[in-house]
Amino acid sequence: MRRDIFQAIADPTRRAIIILIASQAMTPNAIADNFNTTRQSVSKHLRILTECELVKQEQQGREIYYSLELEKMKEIDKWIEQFRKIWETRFNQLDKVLSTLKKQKK
Amino acid sequence: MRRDIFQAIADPTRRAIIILIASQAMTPNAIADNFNTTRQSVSKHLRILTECELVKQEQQGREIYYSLELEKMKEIDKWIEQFRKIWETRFNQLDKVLSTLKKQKK
DNA sequence: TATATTTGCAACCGATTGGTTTCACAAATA
DNA sequence: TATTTGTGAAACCAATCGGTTGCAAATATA
Repeated sequence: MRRDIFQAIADPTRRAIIILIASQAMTPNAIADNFNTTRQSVSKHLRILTECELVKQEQQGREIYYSLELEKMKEIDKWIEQFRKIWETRFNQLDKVLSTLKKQKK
Repeated sequence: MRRDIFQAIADPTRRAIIILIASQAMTPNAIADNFNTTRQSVSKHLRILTECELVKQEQQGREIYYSLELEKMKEIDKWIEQFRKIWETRFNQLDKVLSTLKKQKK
């Protein structure tokens, strides 16, 4: 049962849960109210998100508040960064071409 | 058969293929040489990547060169951006707290 | 022309997925 | 104390996944 963040964010419901709890901690019931599915299903998603440490829980009486582990999201950002570098390079190259054309016009 | 980029990058082999062809176009055979799997398996991954427009192909004789559709990668970056905003906000808040503490020291 | 190479596609397989139903337990409330 | 509420976990199910094998078609090469 190996969990990784990329597999975690592959599911649209889980992505919606992540956005939902990004700004404030919520209980499983409160989260489930926002979706067209059962509480148990949401609970399963929360388990997966917890397993890959994208989400942390805080018990409060019989209620459990789930919130986003923001730092973990940076791992996805880190992977994307290498492509961001490539498209910035290409943009610079385009920029160079454009300024060369401009000079030729003068 | 709904394909979306998040499901596409969920698989580690597909992520590796994406990185592999990011800098240069490659044939299925050449790609498969880099993995411990069959050419047909890579072909299937390429089909999935093509279906969600993350990859484009260019026929050259009997060879087909696959390359990354860099622009499409920005869709993931776009989704991550909302979290980047949050962690920048939190950083600014921390910055504010620190400067307040500094003023109090004076 | 005969043969080798490159490739996509279909059929099949075991494992995994996301969902439901059912149950058990702990905490709050009557 | 008896009941309601909030939750996790197990058992089950159809659908999908990633992989393999085998085949057909097109292009290159002898």
